[in-house]
Amino acid sequence: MARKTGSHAEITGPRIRDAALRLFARHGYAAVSMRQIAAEVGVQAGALYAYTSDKQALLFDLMKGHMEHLLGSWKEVARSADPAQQLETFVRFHIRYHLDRPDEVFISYMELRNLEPENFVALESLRRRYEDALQDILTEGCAAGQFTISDTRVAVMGLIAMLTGVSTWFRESGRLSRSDVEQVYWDMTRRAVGLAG
Amino acid sequence: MARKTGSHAEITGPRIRDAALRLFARHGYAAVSMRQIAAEVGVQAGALYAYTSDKQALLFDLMKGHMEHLLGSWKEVARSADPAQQLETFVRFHIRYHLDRPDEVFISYMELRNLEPENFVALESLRRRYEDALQDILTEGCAAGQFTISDTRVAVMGLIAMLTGVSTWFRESGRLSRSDVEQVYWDMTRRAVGLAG
DNA sequence: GCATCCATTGAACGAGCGTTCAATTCAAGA
DNA sequence: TCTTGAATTGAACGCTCGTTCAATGGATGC
Repeated sequence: MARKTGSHAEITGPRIRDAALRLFARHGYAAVSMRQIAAEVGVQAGALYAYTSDKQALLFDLMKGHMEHLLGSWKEVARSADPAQQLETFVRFHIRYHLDRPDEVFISYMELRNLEPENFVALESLRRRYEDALQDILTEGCAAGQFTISDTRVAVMGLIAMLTGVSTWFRESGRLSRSDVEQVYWDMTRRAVGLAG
Repeated sequence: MARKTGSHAEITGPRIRDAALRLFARHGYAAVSMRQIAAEVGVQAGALYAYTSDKQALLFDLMKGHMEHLLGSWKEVARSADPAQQLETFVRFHIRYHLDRPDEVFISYMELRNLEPENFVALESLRRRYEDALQDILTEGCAAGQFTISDTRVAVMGLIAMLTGVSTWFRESGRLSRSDVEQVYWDMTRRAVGLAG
């Protein structure tokens, strides 16, 4: 447990998580040692265990925190009744969110196999809830006759993969701005679901 | 170097590569030891060094071999002159190839960060050649007035991410057959590039 | 039957791993 | 000023890591 009284180390916990996030994203969970994380924070390795039970918990907390924050953020943004508008909101939200948090995104789909079985199950269930948010939009749009989709489940997987991929190539200094990128992906998405436009 | 004369171990080299491929795909490069690979083959760890210079070379050879085989296979298949037909061929080829070789595909985009810098550069250049094959099709289709694409480079990245994603969820025993999946992805692709159909 | 050869073994190397814990340190409360 | 208590250290634990190499052993060619 972390200390409860005020002190010079009040923010050590978050600093450990930040360092672990950055290092896991850069080198991979298995390739990063507790000593490297500690060095990044400026403490000895043993001190980490006052803030986390073990290395696995550090990874799981990061991934779980990311997915819960993603789901929470989406709930705050989703409000339109029109499926087409909902879909555009989803696409722009997803891209913005993923470009803002490249490290969290990266570890959350690269390090799934390093989760212990029960942690993996928990993470998959959170991911499934996010996929279902998109699936509901697509299903509703099809029912309203606005979308033409041969298989909504495959469309969900295809669209999420397409949109998530943006973080593998986008560079802030590149040819396109964030809003350019949002627009291009929205154009492709709109057409992929057969939305007239 | 491997032995040159005939012997009971003629096929040890390939067996090492197979074991390494399977283990790297399942647990990740950093999490797999040379001793585990050796055990899978049925030899001691030291014996591996008669067939590979070190662990890194084992990874790089697998990834390079995969990309070269992918490029070679595409060259064999690509022959149509019509951009729309070329695109359909590409989509179906990509999905089929990726479903046939899940392990190779998996390590080739999961283990990039575990490559030493010069190996990484070599791999990226092979990947770029594959992306360019698709980009040429899209550019040609736009020039011919068959496709409507606001940014072909983004379209390439988006489409490849979408198509590659199939290997993360497809199960042989699932609801859809391979050719069902090909068809659904081709439908989405066709519409995403604005191809009338 | 003997000499050759080379794939393979098995021990060893130094290093680093995750984790534990008694000892230390030092600010805060009395 | 002294006591308290928790944050942190630093050494130590038993292991596993990638890699090397002298010794081995079993088939091959003479």
